[in-house]
Amino acid sequence: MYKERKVRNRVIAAAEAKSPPLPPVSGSSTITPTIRKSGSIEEKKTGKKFLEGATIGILPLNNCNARVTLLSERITEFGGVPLPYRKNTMMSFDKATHIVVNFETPIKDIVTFCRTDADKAFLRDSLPKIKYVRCKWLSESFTKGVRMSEDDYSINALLQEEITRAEVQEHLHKYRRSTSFRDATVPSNSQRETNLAKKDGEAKIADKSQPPKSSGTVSPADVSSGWKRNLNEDDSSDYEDSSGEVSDEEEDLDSSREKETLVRSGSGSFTVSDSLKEKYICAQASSSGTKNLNEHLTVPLEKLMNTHKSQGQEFRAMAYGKAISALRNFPKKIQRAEDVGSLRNIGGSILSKITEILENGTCQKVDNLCVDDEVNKAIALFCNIHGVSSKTAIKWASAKLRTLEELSTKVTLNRAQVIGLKHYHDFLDRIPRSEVEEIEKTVKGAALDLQKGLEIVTCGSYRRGKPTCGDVDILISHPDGKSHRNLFGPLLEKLRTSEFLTDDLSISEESSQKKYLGVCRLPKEDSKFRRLDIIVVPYCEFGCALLYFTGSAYFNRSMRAYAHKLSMTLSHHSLNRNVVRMKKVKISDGEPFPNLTTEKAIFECMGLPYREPADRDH
DNA sequence: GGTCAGCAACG
DNA sequence: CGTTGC
DNA sequence: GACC
Ligand SMILES: O=c1ccn([C@H]2C[C@H](O)[C@@H](COP(=O)(O)OP(=O)(O)OP(=O)(O)O)O2)c(=O)[nH]1
Ligand SMILES: [Mg+2]
Repeated sequence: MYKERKVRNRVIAAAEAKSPPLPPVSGSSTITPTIRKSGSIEEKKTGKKFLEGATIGILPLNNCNARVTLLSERITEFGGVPLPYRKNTMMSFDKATHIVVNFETPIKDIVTFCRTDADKAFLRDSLPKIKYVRCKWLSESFTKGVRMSEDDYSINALLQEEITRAEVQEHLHKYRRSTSFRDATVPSNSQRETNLAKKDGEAKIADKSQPPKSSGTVSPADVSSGWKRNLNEDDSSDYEDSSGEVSDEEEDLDSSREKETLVRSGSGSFTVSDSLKEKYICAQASSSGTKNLNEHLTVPLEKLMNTHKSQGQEFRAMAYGKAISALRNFPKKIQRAEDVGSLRNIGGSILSKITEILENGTCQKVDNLCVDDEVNKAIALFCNIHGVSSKTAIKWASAKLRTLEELSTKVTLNRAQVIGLKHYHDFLDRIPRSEVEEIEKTVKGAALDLQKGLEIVTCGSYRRGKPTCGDVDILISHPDGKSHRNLFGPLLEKLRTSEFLTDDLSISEESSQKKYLGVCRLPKEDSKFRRLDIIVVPYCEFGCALLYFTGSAYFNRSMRAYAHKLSMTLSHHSLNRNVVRMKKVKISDGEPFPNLTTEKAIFECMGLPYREPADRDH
């Protein structure tokens, strides 16, 4: 019953023109059909109303006022209705049948011009209805005195293409190696306490501290003001051939603002540049719900990752893991290596593998390194046993062990390994959500029997909304701050008596948080043995425990690394500030932030935008 | 050339 | 302490 | 293996 208001923070950053200013493919001068200009003058004079029925919006981009006025007059002259651009919104073209665009304006600039969500939506949705044409269509028509075919000047298709590209760019922008520079402020402990003093509900604090931070994206207001000026001042290009390189000024504007890095301010709170923050995936939402469009890449790379992991190459495997996550979240199927751009966590080595996969369908490294010779096969096989990892797997394989059957007789297994071996196949199986819910119900029932008012949340991949789960992770606490105390032992006892729990893997009772890691089975015919993880925590640690137990593991590690950067530590117990470290070693633990009973409070303390569980699936 | 999360159980 | 797991 |  923890309530966390849903604030979906999908602010869309103005697609920043980081890509090379691609030459206007549709260079009007090259493509325009060459039509003899004979006899244009008298036809024009006849005043044929060949634009009858056309309502024509004029995009001010690269068109000075004088030019817009001139065009408007001529449109009227030939029976059309000119539509001026008003209130800085594309909505002023709502009724348009046509929109004309200056001949040299790159398609990219048109898309970038539509920077607000409303304008983007308008542009996207209007493509089937409105004909976007180069203004050459008008001038040709004027000179010829007849209405030229729009098709020859249409840029709808190019716009559609560019919109898709911009969406990808926008995504890239968020995940790029280095990005933008604005600041977010991190509240100090003292500030927070003041907040707490004034509060009378958790939600309020969360709302309160929103204003100073830029919620992880470029402030659209900032950018647009720069553009309006750009727009008004731009008188340069007027007639059909001055090939002025416009645009690209925004970039300079932005980089001149770079200065703000890490600034410490008084009264304990300090600011952190967004560019730093954006390097941590915990500051970014994972693309929840959307499908992995890059399985053709992630599947072979996963294989490579697993090989490295089973060979004990922990950090190399982690590097692959991050790269895979980046590819999973990429909004577009990658067909060519260039599509990857400078996606964070994909460096030269992995990129070369991607290239190879795209070209050959496979990667030599995958084939070579993952040669399924019998030793490697055995290592991989052993690593899938709960309680066995690279060290043990390699040791056994080197001792010429090859099969699961040999293990029980030829090596000494510890408790967890015995159980892991016993349930080898069941544990490899993933659990459907419906079954997770049945298990949750069983544990919940037993717990509430022992103590009412408990707060019980199923976390892990289940809480992140995954369709299947590797295990069941249940978090239990009590809002009164003390009634969780005598629960752990009795709960396990109860669940054992009902024969729901079948094996224990490890039990930790020594700290404030109690943890059970074991095996359970629903009382049904053919039901499988499932791994079950239960933690019972004091309510003062509820927020940190919930955050931790919801994961994902990568998300946690990123958030903890970010905390580290802020001279904090984040664990399943607490978020501490003013941690002193020398080199790697912690000299002082610092002090914990008090009352972190919600996840939101933790994000807030760290100056991070709140992320829904589903958006933490990195 | 250093860092890559932070903690806890098991043996 | 080394290994494994969450 | 990526990034600082
Ligand atoms: O190395 C780890 C492993 C797990 N966790 C946290 C995050 C994770 O979400 C939660 C539960 O762990 P589990 O292994 O069950 O991961 P999961 O996210 O639930 O995935 P799965 O579907 O495999 O259970 O514990 C970590 O912080 N670090
Ligand atoms: Mg889990």
